Amino acid sequence: MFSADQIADIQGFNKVYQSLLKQIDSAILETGYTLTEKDVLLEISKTERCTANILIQQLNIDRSYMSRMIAKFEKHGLIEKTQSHTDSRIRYVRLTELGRKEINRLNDIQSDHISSIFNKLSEEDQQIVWQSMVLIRNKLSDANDVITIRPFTQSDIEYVISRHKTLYYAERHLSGTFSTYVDEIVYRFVDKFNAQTDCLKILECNGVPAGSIAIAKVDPKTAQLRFFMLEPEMRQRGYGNRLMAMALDFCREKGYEKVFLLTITAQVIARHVYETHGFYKVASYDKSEWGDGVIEERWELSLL
Amino acid sequence: MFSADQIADIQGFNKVYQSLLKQIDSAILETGYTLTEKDVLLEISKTERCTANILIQQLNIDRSYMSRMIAKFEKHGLIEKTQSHTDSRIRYVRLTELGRKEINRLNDIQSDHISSIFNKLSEEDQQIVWQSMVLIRNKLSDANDVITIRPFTQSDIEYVISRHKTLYYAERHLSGTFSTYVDEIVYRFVDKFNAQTDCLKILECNGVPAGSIAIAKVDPKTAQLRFFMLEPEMRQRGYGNRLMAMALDFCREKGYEKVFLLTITAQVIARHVYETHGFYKVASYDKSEWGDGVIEERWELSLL
DNA sequence: ACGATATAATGGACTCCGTCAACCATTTCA
DNA sequence: TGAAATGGTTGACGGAGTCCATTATATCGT
Repeated sequence: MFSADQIADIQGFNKVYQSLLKQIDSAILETGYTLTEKDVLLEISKTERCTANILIQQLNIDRSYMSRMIAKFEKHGLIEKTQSHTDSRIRYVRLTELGRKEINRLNDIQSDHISSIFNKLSEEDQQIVWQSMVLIRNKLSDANDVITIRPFTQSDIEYVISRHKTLYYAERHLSGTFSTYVDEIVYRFVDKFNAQTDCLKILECNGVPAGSIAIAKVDPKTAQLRFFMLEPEMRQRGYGNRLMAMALDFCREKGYEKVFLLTITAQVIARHVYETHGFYKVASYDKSEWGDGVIEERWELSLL
Repeated sequence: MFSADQIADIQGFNKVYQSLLKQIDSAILETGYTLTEKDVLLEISKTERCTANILIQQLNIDRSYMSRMIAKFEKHGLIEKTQSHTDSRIRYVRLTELGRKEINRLNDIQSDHISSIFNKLSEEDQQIVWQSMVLIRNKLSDANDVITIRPFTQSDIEYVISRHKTLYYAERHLSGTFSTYVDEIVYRFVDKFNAQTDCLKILECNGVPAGSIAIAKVDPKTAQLRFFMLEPEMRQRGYGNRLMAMALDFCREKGYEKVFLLTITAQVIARHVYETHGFYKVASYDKSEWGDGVIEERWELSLL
């Protein structure tokens, strides 16, 4: 239980931090966008096959308000609307080049503002404050988030492809041929999916997909671990290990003798998960067609 | 310098914490008060001789908006307005009994909400998160706050009295005779103030008074340290020691041979400052007229 | 196959927090 | 004593966000 003094401390923290968040917000407001508008643009940029309704559900915004916002964005040339072929009620929303530029600009403003605040601290204090923040975020999230791991459904395929691409692109600057490569292997995997030999699990956080892992049969004794991915905010909290353990359990259950995976050198945190579960690196290949200096690695684990 | 990953972590923290703050805010909004209204009520409760203009400056609120808010509060019986005798333009604003009840209710709602969020954490995690928050608050404040220590002016007397009372009352539940006692000694001190033998310094944070310390002559060789106080958010950050060092320097400069002070047992953090500067406890007196089980202590320091 | 129901999106009317500008009454300063 | 400054009030307005009704399409049950 907390003492009154401790609650006062927390309220003090809230006050200080609220004023800091207000500063960042006001920097955004100066661009002429509402905070809600910024959230909507961001959500559009993150969502493949985005519709007004998805945004409404995701962001808890009134239908009519959303309709007007989207109309405004379209008028300003930030987005394009296209009618769905399968359901003509639905209009898909997609960022234009200009829209993408704007959302990047907004993100940069936010990042710059955060940097400028933290650059007032000494190098050492920066690290301490950063670590404390990550710690608080993880503890609070762990206590409040509802986490489930479930088999994939048809609607998850979109998610796996789109997040795989954007996360790899955003974080490791892969692009070009990598993008089409992902489409291809995901669809091929799903087409040939067999519940006896393959598995694709989705990690859900508060009802929203937040990670994935898959096992694909290569030959009767060998499985490939694929589509291992966690949303940034879910990392370093043990969920990677839980997904991995679940996948390896599946492999043992199905009688595989060996599991391998392909990854790129830059994925530092993921490497750690591989290592804890006994994988070891067996080869490296140059993959500069995916990006400058990208090296793909092959890791293996014997289940015998 | 921060890496992109670290900034992403901080943005993640911001997002999580913003949603948490929103929760608390929405709990306040359910009471029917605006967040701004709550801030105004709180400020009124903290300010002795409060006027609309003070609130406007302190909270950055539009004059007309404030006028209407105050009118509304008066209509609802939360505050009373009284005309000033010296300047008939000014109307003092003071909480009524009902108003005080309401602001306490709002504070309780906030505290309860914070408790309920943190009670989802284990006892151990609660402590860790609390410590991290205090750490972040201190580091961020240290880097951004503008701190000055300056001699007192006439307008500070009000501050010293009112904060001394409310802080002691709020934190240690002193009341009754203690309250009139503070009035008396402050006014007596100021009346007899002599810059050659006495001193009263005000600590300012971002232009707002946030602490005080005083030295009063008792006899040519003995000084009494008085009115040592820090706003809660300024504690544990070295300012107590700075004020104390400044006061003791003054004593040495003026040739005092001994300094003593009176405090109550419950002031744990202040004791620590006294100890670091070489004070030692020489006596205790029962002061139950100030509150249940209150014990006053006398501490002394030899400057020879 | 067809009416009943659900869903996607939109438009009109409205609420309410907060702002801008003009306005009085009083005080202060030159 | 007149001009400027200060404390406060009132009127008109803006703009984010909400509520409700409407249209068009899709789906479900029988």
